[in-house]
Amino acid sequence: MTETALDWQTLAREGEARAGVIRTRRGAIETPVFMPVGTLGSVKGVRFEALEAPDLDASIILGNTYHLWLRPGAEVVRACGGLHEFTGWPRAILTDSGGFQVFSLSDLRRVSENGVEFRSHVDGRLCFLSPEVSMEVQAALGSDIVMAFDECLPGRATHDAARASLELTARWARRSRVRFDELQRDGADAGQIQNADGVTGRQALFGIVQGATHLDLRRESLARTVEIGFDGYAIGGLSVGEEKEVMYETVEHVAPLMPAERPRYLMGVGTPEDLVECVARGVDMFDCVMPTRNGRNGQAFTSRGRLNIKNSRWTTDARPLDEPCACSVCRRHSRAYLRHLFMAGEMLAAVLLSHHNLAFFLDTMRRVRQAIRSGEFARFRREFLVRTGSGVE
RNA sequence: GCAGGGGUGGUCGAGUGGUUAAUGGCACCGGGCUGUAAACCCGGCGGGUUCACACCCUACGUAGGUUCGAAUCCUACCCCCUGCA
Repeated sequence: MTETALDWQTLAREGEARAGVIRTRRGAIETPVFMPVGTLGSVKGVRFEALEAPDLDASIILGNTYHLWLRPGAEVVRACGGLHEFTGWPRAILTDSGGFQVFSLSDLRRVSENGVEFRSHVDGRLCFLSPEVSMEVQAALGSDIVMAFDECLPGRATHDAARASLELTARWARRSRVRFDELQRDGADAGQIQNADGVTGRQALFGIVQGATHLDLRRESLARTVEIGFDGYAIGGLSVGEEKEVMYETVEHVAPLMPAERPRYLMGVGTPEDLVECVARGVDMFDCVMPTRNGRNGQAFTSRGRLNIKNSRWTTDARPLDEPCACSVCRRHSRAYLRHLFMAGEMLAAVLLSHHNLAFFLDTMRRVRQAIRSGEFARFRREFLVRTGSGVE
């Protein structure tokens, strides 16, 4: 009954870059992949139909343990059949464990060995999140990929602080693994799929490597995480304030050391350039709020760099956001119209920019996959960086 | 015509003798956003010279006046609103 939660197959390699397929209980995910972020069970401003349409065709999205736990609550989601059933999204979902909120809500929480005490940002009440609670919530959500509960430090954390944190994360990883296995065994997973032959598939669990930008600590964290054993491995704690070059160096050092037979996930990254650069360093999976958040805030990503739709220079510009882009927004609307919508505060502006940005990110990854498979990734990478750095006319 | 109220920077609106080129809001211009406390946040916003410090113009309906000093006080005029004729 319990088949492999997640099957990984490499289709092609070029340097450290890999093209492959992750098979989950909810379909195949071609990698390298970008996963749109849907924190609260919604990719902000984008309907699920749009996420499934050919111009986006997202194979997996994120959800967030901390946020869904506070609202509507894990048991509400369970009562509604798990997150897929609740939201109407049939494809794969990865849930973050709440570990990032240990970082992003640092003013509202206190970390101890046992877990993290949060002051809810919603109503101020005290909440306690631990590896066990995180696993229980993620079982109730029924996501296809569960993240271990970790502590995420600021990028410039000192060696001492990063060491202490990595050790805590390692202990939490083991507790996550133990509680996760119990929950699977007890059938607590709300995302199981029933078919004629019975229940198929189980949740997968990913471990997270920490250690800030200290390479020796990253290696140690990786070794301890692999020792526990996970279905996939993530690099956490990057793009949180450190220099970009340092981020690249850290990925370049760690990713190739990660188990080759498992998917590698760089959490929270990044810009389109970051995606290409980190694929080149051996990463398979990415997620980032940037396409949707920046879209809501008026910034479009294009093949020639970023474009701020608020700029007066677009007032009567009849061109689409990105001329080569085949997305439904670019096929239909001008910069002039999008600027007008944004300036007028119309919610459609945020919807359309978010859609286009996701299309750009997802299409970039499609091209990356294709390039790796055809052995042209090095050239693709070179040209992509030149083009996106050339500036929007 | 009489009585009362009022005319401030793109706009609305504070300010009623002295750090006032003039508080705020909006509009406008620009920037930021990386496992989402974000449809948010930050900066600029009379003109000119300057990399900058700084300096010089022009401004609170118009024109005069009082004063060391006026958006603020006085006089006249113009315009708007309300009420009475």
